[in-house]
Amino acid sequence: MIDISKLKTFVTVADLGSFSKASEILYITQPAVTQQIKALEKTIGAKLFQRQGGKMCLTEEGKRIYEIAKILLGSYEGLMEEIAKIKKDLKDTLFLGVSATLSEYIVPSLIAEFHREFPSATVKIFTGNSHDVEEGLLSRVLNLGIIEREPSSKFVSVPWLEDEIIFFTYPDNPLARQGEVDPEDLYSVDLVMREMNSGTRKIVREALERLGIVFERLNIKIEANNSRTIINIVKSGYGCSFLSKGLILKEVEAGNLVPVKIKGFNVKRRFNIIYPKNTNVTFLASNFVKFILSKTQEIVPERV
Amino acid sequence: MIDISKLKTFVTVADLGSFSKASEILYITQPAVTQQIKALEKTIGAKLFQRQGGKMCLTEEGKRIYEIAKILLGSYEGLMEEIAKIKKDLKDTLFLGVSATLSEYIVPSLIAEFHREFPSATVKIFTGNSHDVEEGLLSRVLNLGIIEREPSSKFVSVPWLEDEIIFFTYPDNPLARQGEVDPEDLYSVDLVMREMNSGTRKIVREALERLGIVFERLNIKIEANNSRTIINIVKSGYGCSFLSKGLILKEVEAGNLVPVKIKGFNVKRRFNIIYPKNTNVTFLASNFVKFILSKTQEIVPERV
DNA sequence: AGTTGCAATAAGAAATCGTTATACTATAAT
DNA sequence: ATTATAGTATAACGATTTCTTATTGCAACT
Repeated sequence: MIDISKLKTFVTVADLGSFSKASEILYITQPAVTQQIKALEKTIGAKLFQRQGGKMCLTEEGKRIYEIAKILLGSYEGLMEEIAKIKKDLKDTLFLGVSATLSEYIVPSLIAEFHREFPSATVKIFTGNSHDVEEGLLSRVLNLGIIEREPSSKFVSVPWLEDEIIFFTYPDNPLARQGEVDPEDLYSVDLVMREMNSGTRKIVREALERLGIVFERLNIKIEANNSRTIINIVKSGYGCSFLSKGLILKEVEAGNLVPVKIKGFNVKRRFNIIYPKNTNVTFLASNFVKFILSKTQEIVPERV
Repeated sequence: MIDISKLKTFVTVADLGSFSKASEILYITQPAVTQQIKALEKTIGAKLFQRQGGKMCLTEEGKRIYEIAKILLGSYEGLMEEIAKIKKDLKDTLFLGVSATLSEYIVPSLIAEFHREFPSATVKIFTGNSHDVEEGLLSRVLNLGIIEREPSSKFVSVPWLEDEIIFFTYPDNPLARQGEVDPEDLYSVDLVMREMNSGTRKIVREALERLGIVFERLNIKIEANNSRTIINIVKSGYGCSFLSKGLILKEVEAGNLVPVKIKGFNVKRRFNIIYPKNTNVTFLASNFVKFILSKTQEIVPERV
């Protein structure tokens, strides 16, 4: 097989007119050069060099090969440069995996701000459930993940924000004025919920069942897989829903939504920043962690 | 090390969207494909493929590598084509090594005629002494040789023309009219001779010394390493010389030179067509041998 | 849920390649 | 001419690489 390194050797010998000088430049021994040239000559079927007054000169056939070999080595150089560029790009890119809930608040603004402090850096966000994020980290597609639960034992976990899921409705809803309701009151309201496989829906269901609610008896009129869709529905004056406190914070402050306390309903979970054990976290990733830990002290209040 | 075969595998996988299909085309097993791609990904530092609905698709980085890899493989294709051309050229080329004497008569016209019968063939003549020719044959630089003596045991030898070295002078020289001279008469004539290392000179000297002549006492006035030069000198009316019968044949017929018999002087040698043992003589070479054996029956008379 | 197709992994065998040691060959120098 | 010297070729061994076979793992489709 004709090898790039053999061609490199060949061109070097041709340029220097000497096997031994070429061996020095290529950091191999002289017999290795001889072998490589011999291998080339065998596959080509012609002598490539001939002695000419102490120098090794190209034969007629050697000259023909030389021209093309140089072109090929040029392409090879280009390839190596491109690889170097890719490595540099990847070094400056943070591949961040986050759960659906997070990708819609806090994180986008944090990334925008982070990018202002590290202009050369690029952050790519991949949204998926906790399992997807863990897979991405293990296969090295992702550098850093933020998930809604404790990760498996393969990961290092840094606790981040505490998230609370709260019940809310639109301001004109009668419930909004009550301020606090009994769990049983839920049977008589129209609900908008996250879709079946959602982590948020799962945790809400478990919490309600602990309070004696039969989930199937609730009036779930609308399902959506997008938090923003749910917010817009309720905002426009329809039903009630459960979502992360953070997701509706702005709307509550603007007076578009009203949180309603359900007696005994208390669902908190903590987001965890994770990365694989036994792996050096990249420079950029560690900076990102430091950055968001410092920033979220201020912008995320501990209570609504 | 990035290998051409790895790049070929990479491009094939990218084109087919499948590791196993690529393995079939490349005549390797599927795990080998996996390993090669993995090796590439390791040196590049990025994943090159990602699953996408059953197909293996290029990642962003994979696409960047793909473009350059195709260029490089293009150069490689060009290289292989050039090699194929070289092989074809060499197949159609007869590298013929001949001794100096032969390169000046018979052989040139034979080659011209041979070329008329085999138009696609090229004959390259290398002139040198018998030893050079043997070296060239052993190092595979030459396909066929014609030398003035029996070759070493490493060669197969086909007897060809019988060559006779004769003494001659210009028509107006007194010797020319005598027709036959005694060896001792040579002491009193001006001689033009081939140079010191010449095989012709060596054989002439040996023959004369067998006849009792002291070579150093001869009046060698002019030396030349070229037979044509010697012929021209004598033709122009100066001295006498020794050369192959064939070399002066035309001049004798034209009346420009006259052979002179020296009593007891009889130097004959046979040219031998040789090629290395244990080697298949090329198709072209065997044709050339057949050709010249058939032709030289006619054009070379057995006597002057 | 079971089947099927494809990729990943593991381990052993074969081939490749580079090294050391040594022999050979030309050119240069005495 | 003979010897030195520089440079290339050859041989054998060891290390690495790169296949292959056998098997597992995963995901899509019925």
